[in-house]
Amino acid sequence: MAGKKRKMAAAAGDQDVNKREKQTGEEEEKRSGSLTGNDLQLRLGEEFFQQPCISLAKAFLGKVLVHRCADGAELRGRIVETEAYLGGEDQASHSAGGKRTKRNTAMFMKPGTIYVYPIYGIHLCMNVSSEGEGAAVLLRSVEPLQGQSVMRRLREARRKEGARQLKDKELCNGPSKLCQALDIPRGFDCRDLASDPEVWLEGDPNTSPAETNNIVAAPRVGIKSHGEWAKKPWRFYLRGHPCVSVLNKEAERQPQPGNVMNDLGSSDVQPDTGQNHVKRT
DNA sequence: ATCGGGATTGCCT
DNA sequence: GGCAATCCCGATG
Repeated sequence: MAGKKRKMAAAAGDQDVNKREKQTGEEEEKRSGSLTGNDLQLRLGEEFFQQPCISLAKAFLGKVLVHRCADGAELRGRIVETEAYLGGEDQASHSAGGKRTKRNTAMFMKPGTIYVYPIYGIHLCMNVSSEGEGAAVLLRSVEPLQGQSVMRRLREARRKEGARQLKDKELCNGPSKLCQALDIPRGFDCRDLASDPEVWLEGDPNTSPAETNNIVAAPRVGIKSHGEWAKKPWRFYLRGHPCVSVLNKEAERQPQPGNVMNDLGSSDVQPDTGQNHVKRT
């Protein structure tokens, strides 16, 4: 059964990711070239993005981000960690207080619009706008599914010569890392994830409700200067997944947030059973 | 025109 | 775990 298989895979830690690379390596030939009928079936349309920010942030978990590069190669990563940034009251959001600037224009565009912004002068972060004025979801980590060799080349290009090779699980485990690995450029800012020919989101037939219902909700990271708003548990990640960028042990002791409404028959898992005895390194 | 900070990462101790 | 890298963007004058 898919659910059980996936649970074991998550528990296997980094071997899980390596195993997936082999699987997807076989897939790679089939996938190359133009969009297949399968791609079109799996692609998520604009309706998917039409939900409130926190709901969308959770619904993204288990979905697959795809970038079809200029040479036709497709890079795929399964989303395992997100953060919700509401507009208005949320002081940690670029759109706090309804503030609109040239930079954050995409946050106010229709749900599904990509918001890419540069940070620390060196890096990029990718978000997707949701319902709600100025609200968007930050994509923090994805699990590499396809194109790992390209991802590794892109990631290691910026690293010191002679540095050790990155493990698969380190290719995309951070908001700027995933932009680098999937070759997401600033030019994707303001583009529509629901209709763009080069970048889109897919459902993953191998992701089970058992996995997407086992979500950890933790405070967002890197925003501690924003007081109360920094404490809101609006970072979401798949419990026990090896590609999550920062674990929060305290949050993992808390009961899970409610089930996500994006899967059919979503409640075949008991809440908070503490399963997935994952070994992390 | 200038200034200060930042939704991060990687290297070094 | 500390801290430098590196520069865009938004605010201010």
